[in-house]
Amino acid sequence: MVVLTRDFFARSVHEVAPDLIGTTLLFNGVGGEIVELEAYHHTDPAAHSYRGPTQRNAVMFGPPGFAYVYRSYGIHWCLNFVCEEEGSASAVLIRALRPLTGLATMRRRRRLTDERLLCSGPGRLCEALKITGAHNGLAIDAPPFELRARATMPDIVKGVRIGITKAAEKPWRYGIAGSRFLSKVFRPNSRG
DNA sequence: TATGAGATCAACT
DNA sequence: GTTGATCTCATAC
Repeated sequence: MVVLTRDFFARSVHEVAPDLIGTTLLFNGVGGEIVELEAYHHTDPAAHSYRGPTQRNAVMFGPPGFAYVYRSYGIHWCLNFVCEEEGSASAVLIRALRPLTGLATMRRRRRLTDERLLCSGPGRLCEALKITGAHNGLAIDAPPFELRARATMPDIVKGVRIGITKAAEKPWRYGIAGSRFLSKVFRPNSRG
C-alpha cells in the first residue's frame, strides 16, 4: 500500500486529474475510492481563482497538495486539492467516492442507508466524511487526510463538467467508466 | 421521469 | 440585488 504525498499534485492539473481517479481518499479513516472529479485551471472562467485571490479562495494560490474547502450555495461544503505550483491557482474538485471504510459512520452522518448515495456528489461526500471549512488549508499527506495510490489501472472516462455555466463545454470531468457511484452518468461517447 | 422551491453564504454588479 | 463547482423534498406529468 503506497501513500501519496503532496508532490503528486505538483504538475499540470490536467495530468493530476486522471491520475487521481481510482486512488483512495480517507479522512479520519473514513472514505473510499475516488470515482469522479473535475479539473479547474486558473485561466478557466469557471474556476474560483479566475478573477484573482479573495479571502475564500486564498488556499488555491498557495502550494500544491493542500485542501481548498469552500461553501457551496450557502449550504454544502466542497473539497478540492490544489495542483501545479504556488500561485498557479489550479485545483481538482472531488465529486464522488465509492464508499470503502466507515460505512456505518457515513450512513449516520448522511441519515441514509443507500450506499450509492453516500458520497455521490461534492456536497454529499463532504457530509459523509465530515469535512468543513475548518479543514480548509490542510495538507493531503498528513492526518486527518490520507491518500492511497491505486493498485490497478481503472477504465477512465472524460466528459463535460456539471453544474457550471461558464466554459461549460470543457471536457474536464473524469470518472471511472460505468461506476454506480458517479454523481451523474457520463454522456455516451465521451471516453477519451 | 422531470421540473421547481427552499435552504442561505460569498463574491460580484 | 443576483448568481453560483449543490442537495433534498414535493408536486406534476
